[in-house]
Amino acid sequence: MTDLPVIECCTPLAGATLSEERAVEMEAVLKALADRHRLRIVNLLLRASGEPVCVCEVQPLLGLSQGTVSHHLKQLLAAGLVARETRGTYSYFSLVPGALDSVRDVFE
Amino acid sequence: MTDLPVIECCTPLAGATLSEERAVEMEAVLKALADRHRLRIVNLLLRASGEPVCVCEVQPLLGLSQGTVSHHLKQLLAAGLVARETRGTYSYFSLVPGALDSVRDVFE
DNA sequence: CAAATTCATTGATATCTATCAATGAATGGT
DNA sequence: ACCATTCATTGATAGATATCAATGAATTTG
Repeated sequence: MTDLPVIECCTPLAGATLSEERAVEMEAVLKALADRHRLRIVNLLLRASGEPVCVCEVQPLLGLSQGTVSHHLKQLLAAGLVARETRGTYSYFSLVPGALDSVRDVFE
Repeated sequence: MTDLPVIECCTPLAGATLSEERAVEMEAVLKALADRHRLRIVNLLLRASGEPVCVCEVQPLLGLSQGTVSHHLKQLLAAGLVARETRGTYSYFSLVPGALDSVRDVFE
């Protein structure tokens, strides 16, 4: 799985004709967000105000197996929406600043 | 397939804990948007400034079979993002006013 | 060093999704 | 009345996705 770059600022969807490449980029980010569990992860990270959140805190929130939680985090990571940081045996995730803004701006 | 209501205004994702129901609602709308072809349809409708657009205009844009185009339009319809209107043998689609706004506001 | 903890990855499986070809329904034209 | 056009729906199929259990890798603790 290749990491996607954070979408550069910010051609609104209403502007000109949507290019194929841009459509594919947007599809990737929106697909990462279009899942109830990943939305709850993003919500948790937003509520943490940018502070890294431990995976061990994510798992009880979702009530899924550990492997599945890891899978969802990987999706968000690959979409460039979150960042991972390791501290000892623990992993911490945080929102990539501006990543959600670029999603929002698309719908201006 | 049951039509979803347009999302009522507009609890931002950053506010409180995301409820299960709200997560499911957002998932449905985002899944409808998380497709390159449907994004291009939405882009076309946005560029039409709310005016209804004929299906016969959508199909050459996407370069997919007629049945597949109909399938994608049905997804957007079910998500409450677009409206359908029939004129003779032609069908016209338009954006539901405010539907995209509610998506955008979620990421404030 | 051994055991326990945390998390990622792999393998397997079930479900969902996109796609096309074919068919059906409704309308307009001749 | 018949044919052509437009679009929706159905059926079939290939590909993607979510999920869990099991395994593996890295780290901390005893």
